[in-house]
Amino acid sequence: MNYQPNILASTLASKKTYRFATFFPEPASDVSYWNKPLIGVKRAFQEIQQYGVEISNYQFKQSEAKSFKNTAEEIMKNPPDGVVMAPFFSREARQFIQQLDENNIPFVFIDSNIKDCEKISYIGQNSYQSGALAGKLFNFSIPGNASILVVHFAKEMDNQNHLVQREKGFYEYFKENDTDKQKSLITLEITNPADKSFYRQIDQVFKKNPNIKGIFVTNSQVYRIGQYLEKNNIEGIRLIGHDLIKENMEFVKNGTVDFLICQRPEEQGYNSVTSLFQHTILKKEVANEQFTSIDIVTKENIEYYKEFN
Amino acid sequence: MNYQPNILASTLASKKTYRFATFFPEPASDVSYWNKPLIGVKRAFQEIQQYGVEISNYQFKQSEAKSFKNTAEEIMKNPPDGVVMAPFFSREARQFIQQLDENNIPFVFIDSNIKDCEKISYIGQNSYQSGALAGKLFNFSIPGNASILVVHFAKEMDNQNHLVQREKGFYEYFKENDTDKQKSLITLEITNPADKSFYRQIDQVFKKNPNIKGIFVTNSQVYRIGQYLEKNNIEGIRLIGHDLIKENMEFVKNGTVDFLICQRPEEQGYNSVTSLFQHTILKKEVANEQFTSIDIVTKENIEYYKEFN
DNA sequence: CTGAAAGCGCTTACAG
DNA sequence: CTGAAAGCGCTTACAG
Repeated sequence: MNYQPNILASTLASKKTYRFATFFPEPASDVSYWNKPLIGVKRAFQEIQQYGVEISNYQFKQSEAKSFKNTAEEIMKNPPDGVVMAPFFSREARQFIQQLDENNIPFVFIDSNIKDCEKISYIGQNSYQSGALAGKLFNFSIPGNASILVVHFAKEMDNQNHLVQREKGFYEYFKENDTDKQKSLITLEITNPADKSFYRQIDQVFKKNPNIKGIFVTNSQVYRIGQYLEKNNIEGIRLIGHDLIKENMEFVKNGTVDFLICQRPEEQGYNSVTSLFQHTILKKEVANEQFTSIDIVTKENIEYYKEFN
Repeated sequence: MNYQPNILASTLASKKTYRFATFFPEPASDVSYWNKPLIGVKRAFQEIQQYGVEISNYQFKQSEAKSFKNTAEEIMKNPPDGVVMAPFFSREARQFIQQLDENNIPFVFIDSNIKDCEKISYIGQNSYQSGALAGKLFNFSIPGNASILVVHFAKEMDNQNHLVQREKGFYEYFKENDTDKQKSLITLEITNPADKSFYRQIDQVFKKNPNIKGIFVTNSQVYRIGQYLEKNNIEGIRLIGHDLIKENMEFVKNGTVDFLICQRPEEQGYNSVTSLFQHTILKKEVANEQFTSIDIVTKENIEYYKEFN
């Protein structure tokens, strides 16, 4: 018939309790990117805790596949009723997934995806498109025959696969939209960003290529280039990077960074938990892929992208 | 003490039922802007109906203050427990608010704001900033000494006050960032957009100002200019407008419209209802102003701004 | 005005 | 295996 169970009465009667585990990279500091998904997780928790949901937050080191593996084992010592994870290390993630499957524990992915497995949902950005968007913004805002420097901070704290996809989308954009190859793209790999000796590397690139009118940083460390430009009093360069972390925000506000391409990490965290809740407690269907929007943040609209906290 | 009432048990026991009223402009068609807030309202309803919430949707004609007044009276014949309204006609809205106050009925504003009254919350965009953002996008993407045509569809279906604020922000941006007044701004008022005779008006403006490199449409009717440009095979003009309605989306996808500045109307609808719910049923505090983000939508990221439906 | 009892729509442990 | 009873944490109508 048309029977709709009363979920309130149901959870009240069955004093059942659920425990979800989140499994994210450890933030480097308290202004780092990976604090943001946790803000969304907390918000979701506040809304659903009355349904008897608890949440345990686990972390791994972004530079150590082994720490992913170790913490995964720790999680399985006290198996939760659902897992939200950022599957950075695909081999270790697959091992973990196998254990979850064996224990019938549902899981959702956040930030990165693993395609061929029985996840409840993937929540994150389309990195390829975000790279293409960066290409578009440069193409619109610098002269036809200018050069663009693509800076790739290699030892950074992001998932490498994302960066590859972003660069791919970026280069592909120019292949398709700059068919007579007026613009030239110069790539620079910086392996040790914390050490400011990379300033000299950039100096040299500028000397060789005086026509550089734009710099694209493929991850959230665009503030390091902002520091470089300000220190050397270089103006008239379009600077585009990623992610609304605190260090980047001041450079957007003072105009050194022109565009920041962002992905709503708080919303990703929030949606990852509520998706697990929908599936596990409410027994409702959850979309298998939930792409978050690719936001263009500037000096003029940055005020309205500070998400809930 | 630290007593936290169990809201589930509470709503289960008190078979109390709540009725909220929404009071929005009547959409001109089923692809118009004002359908979108209702999508968010429906989504919110699905989540909170188990708490005994019902929602009645009322509408007024955007061109008739009288229809606002009449429907407001109808609403008060069967007073709801909360109201979400778009206070387009400030005089009539104030009269309605007075009645709500007398009956102790809480209300939230969506889309437009009235400042000096006891609303639970205002949910909407900062229109001034969205105008400034349009200015920035032109300033970045057209040559220094070009002209920009500002098209103002006067008899359009939006709240006039928004348009005024947007234009203000737009002009102010150039006042501040184009201090040597290289760029010239030309304003064109079009009073009867449905009649394509306005094409000749634009023809004339183009003849007089051959250096026009950008067109800014202050509302969602940018597709009409897109139609004009395509019909006349005019290329190389930056075209920027507002709102992710169906007619505009195809022009973004084919590149005729370069940027669409948007305001997440579904999210506004959703948040307006959940804010009323928070206040009325959960007795929680609600932020007095909830500005939604000012999104920049392009061919490259439009795919990820289709909100839930 | 106060306080004990009934009941909201379910689940679950238990008697048969 | 089946079905009636107790109870989840509250609210409300009602007896005193």
